Amino acid sequence: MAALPSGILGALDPTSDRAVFRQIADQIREAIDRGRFKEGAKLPSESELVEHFGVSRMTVRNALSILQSEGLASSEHGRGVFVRPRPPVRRLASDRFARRHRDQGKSAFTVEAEAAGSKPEVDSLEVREEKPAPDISARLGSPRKVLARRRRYLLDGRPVESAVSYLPLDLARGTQIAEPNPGPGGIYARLEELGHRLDHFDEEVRARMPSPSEVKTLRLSSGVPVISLIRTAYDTEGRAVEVCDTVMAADAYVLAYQLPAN
Amino acid sequence: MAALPSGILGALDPTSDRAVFRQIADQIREAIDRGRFKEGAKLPSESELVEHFGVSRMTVRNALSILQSEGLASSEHGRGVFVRPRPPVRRLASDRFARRHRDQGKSAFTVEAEAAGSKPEVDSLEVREEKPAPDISARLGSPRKVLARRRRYLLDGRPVESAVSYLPLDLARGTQIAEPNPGPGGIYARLEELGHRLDHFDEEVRARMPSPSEVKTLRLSSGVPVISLIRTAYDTEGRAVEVCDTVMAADAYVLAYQLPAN
DNA sequence: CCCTCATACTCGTATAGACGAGTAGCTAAG
DNA sequence: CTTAGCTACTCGTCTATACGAGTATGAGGG
Repeated sequence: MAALPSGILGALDPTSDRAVFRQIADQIREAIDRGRFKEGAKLPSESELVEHFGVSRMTVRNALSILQSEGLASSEHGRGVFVRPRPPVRRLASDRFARRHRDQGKSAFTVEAEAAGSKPEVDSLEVREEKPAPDISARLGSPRKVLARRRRYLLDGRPVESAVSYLPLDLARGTQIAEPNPGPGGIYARLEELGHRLDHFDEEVRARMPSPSEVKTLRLSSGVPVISLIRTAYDTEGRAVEVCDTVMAADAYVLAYQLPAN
Repeated sequence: MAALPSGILGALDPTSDRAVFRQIADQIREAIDRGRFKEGAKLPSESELVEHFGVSRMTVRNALSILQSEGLASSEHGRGVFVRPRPPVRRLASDRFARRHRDQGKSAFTVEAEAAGSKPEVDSLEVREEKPAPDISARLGSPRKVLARRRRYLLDGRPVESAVSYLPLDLARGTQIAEPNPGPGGIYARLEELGHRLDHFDEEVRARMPSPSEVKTLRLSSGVPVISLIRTAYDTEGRAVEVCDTVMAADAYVLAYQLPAN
């Protein structure tokens, strides 16, 4: 039936005390690293691997699941298991919110994506008032209620980031910030028009595995972590005027920061 | 035999088209989220779950492996499966390399860890000359050879970070930088004594799943990503004088940056 | 009292089989 | 030519069983 998976994969070492499914995973991983299986290429099917290594199917599946959890491969029902392609990466520079970068009409995300030749989309925009979670509340100086602006960002149809901005309600209510479209320059431009000249941002960066709901909204394949970025914006009077909680598909981002040495 | 796993877990929905092992994972995940199983607590054993849900062991193992890949649980051979405890987190501030923080005798890592009440260790220190990898080489202005300083950092016996510093060989050879102990203030202090006054650092932050070797050296449990941080140090003449490639256990770190708004 | 060892539990690895469901390509009917 | 359906392949889910290996506990011997 199944043809041999070519001479790329060797044999098992029965004297080794390394588990068989690990040895199989090792061999495939090495073949991927060496470029014997290229990005996006189809790996040998389970039944081919069963035949090649002379093991049961569960053992092969066990091996493949290792590679998937490492982010090296992903399976597609009915099609096969493929070497996971590395998507184009979006680079976030630390000056991306600098005043000078505030474009007239478009958002920073849109401008940047078009410059990189990608088609940007913003999605599931929702603006509402709500009671803030404790950690958000603490950062904003414990307001009773906040304005929450939720959205999802896509590049060429692929969701890459979802974000929620929280602003103290007394500051945002009734302004254009509470509208779905905050206008040219985004909410930071509106905040400055309202007299809150921005002074600096604090950013906290974490990485972790996604929750099931994050897997869904970012359409993450297994073995892809998320970067969680929480940014707090302060005005020149030292007041926290916005907290933005962002979750990014880690395989789509590099964060770049520049730090002074003094 | 196995006692019932208490009333924390409910029953399966046979009408649902959600796979049984996913339903089991959902129930356990929800119980963890609601605090019914606390941090570090032992989950019901596989055989208890088999009995409770009336499914085969592989189905239960499949469910548990989901939770492990999400970083929610980790198994210990012969003991059980436990809710993964959140370790204390090390916060890296963006001014951690500022001149004013350079301590006399100790490294930044040591000072900070002791302040936080942890026992710091530095490990597997290795200093050697080598040919740089292409990406490192490019950042340093393509030197033929570099000095590489490798080390691993531990907190209270747990490895949390491994790092390699690369410096152009013409700059480091014969200086104290090439010694295992670079002296008070670390290599940045030595660089400045050599006339390379530091101007700024560039940092690139990525997150991904660890390679098998990283799992080993950082003793990572499954479902824990790594943060990869590549820092380039520039002197006031614009020359890149050091590249530091760091891999951190993501569950042990928060990176904090402060950005100006102008 | 301490140590050893048996034992019963835990998870780890592996087999063999079955059926379901998604995909792709070919074939035969329209 | 187009389309509907068959078929063969893919991975997904689940059962039942077996043995191995690490851990904890308690009983028994020293």
